[in-house]
Amino acid sequence: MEKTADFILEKVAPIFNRQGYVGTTLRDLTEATKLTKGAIYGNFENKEELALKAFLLNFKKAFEPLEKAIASKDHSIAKLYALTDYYRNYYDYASGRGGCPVLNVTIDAQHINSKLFDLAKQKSERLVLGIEMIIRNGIKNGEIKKSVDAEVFGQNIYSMIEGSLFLAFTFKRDNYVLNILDHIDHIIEHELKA
Amino acid sequence: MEKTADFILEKVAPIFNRQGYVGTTLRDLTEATKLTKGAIYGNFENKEELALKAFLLNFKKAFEPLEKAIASKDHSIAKLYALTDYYRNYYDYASGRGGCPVLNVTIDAQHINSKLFDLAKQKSERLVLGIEMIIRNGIKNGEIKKSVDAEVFGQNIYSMIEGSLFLAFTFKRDNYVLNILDHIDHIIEHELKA
DNA sequence: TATAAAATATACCGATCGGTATAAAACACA
DNA sequence: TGTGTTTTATACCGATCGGTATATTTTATA
Repeated sequence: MEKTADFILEKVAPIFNRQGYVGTTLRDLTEATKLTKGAIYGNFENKEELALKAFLLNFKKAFEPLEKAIASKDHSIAKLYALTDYYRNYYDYASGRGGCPVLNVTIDAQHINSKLFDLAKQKSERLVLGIEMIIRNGIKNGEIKKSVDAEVFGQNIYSMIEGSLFLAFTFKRDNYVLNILDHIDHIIEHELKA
Repeated sequence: MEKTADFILEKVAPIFNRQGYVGTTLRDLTEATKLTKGAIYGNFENKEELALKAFLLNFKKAFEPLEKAIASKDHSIAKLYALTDYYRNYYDYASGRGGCPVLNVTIDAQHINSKLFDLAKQKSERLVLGIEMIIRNGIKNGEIKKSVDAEVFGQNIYSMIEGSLFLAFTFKRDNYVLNILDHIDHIIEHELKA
């Protein structure tokens, strides 16, 4: 049943996010779902498929609202502020689900499971390119200075956010993220804005 | 023998760094050292002790040169530039040993092994406080603007570096780090310097 | 070179791993 | 309600996990 597959993923996704691929056992999954291996293997081929789909769910839940918030704005500068505003609440959301899935899976799976790593890497690329594209469009329509290197700023902004999230999850405080976001807002205002 | 314990750690440290705590098996360790379990358990109490000491070795190798480079400078601004200069070569060094140990162990061990996580967390704290202290001293001796918030800048700089390393290791290119370091140099020059 | 001590190798332990074959239960539909 | 189908539970598989007891080898000392 489609329904129970979703139910399983829902229960299992935070566990994979927290404990990583090898750190998550079938036992963890049966306990969390209160189902048996029979039910789980009736809905998923193996642990890997489960981990891949769990990551996709974690990513979707975390970043679909961001992409919608950005899409809802018309202007480039407004899109960038929608980005920083979104991340101001991101720590509280993500900490309840075991941290940032992109950060976690990239580092967890890098030398352990290439399919999982490639998927996470692909999502990082999408996020970076998303920011780049906003900046590029901003330059095109005159909202952002022509002298700005969209690639560099896109990468830098994403680095800052992901790095501050790393610290926030390490020390269980969101001030690291908030301070970086203030800095990014400062960059938007004083280095990007035309 | 002290000698073989060091030998084992030397061989084993990059493996723990790459594969994580649960992802590293005793079999990996015996294969890498070409020793048997008997030799390993004669020198270390268990896998956990091995992982803890492996992390400490990884950290020491990676960050002792940084702390020496900073200590070798007299002035605060010079210390900060020593920091960014050091990280310009860090990716090449660390990628050969499986990435940044602080980043890897923090995320890998967070929900898996609390001793290991606490150790990594403690090292992050030390690095952040180190940067903060440089800035604080710079303010005291007039090299850095009195208006600067040392805590915020210290945290932000570390976030930026760790975040750019995350991207660098993800895409196996050091440009993410180099660009962030240029940005940090820009901050030093235009926001910190008195 | 003989011998005690230290270090390493071998062989084995119970537990748990991911995964599967099969039995039981739940469901759909006539 | 009977029956065929789908889904879930049970019982089990070989492999490997971390760890240990013991045998063997190496080393130091006399």
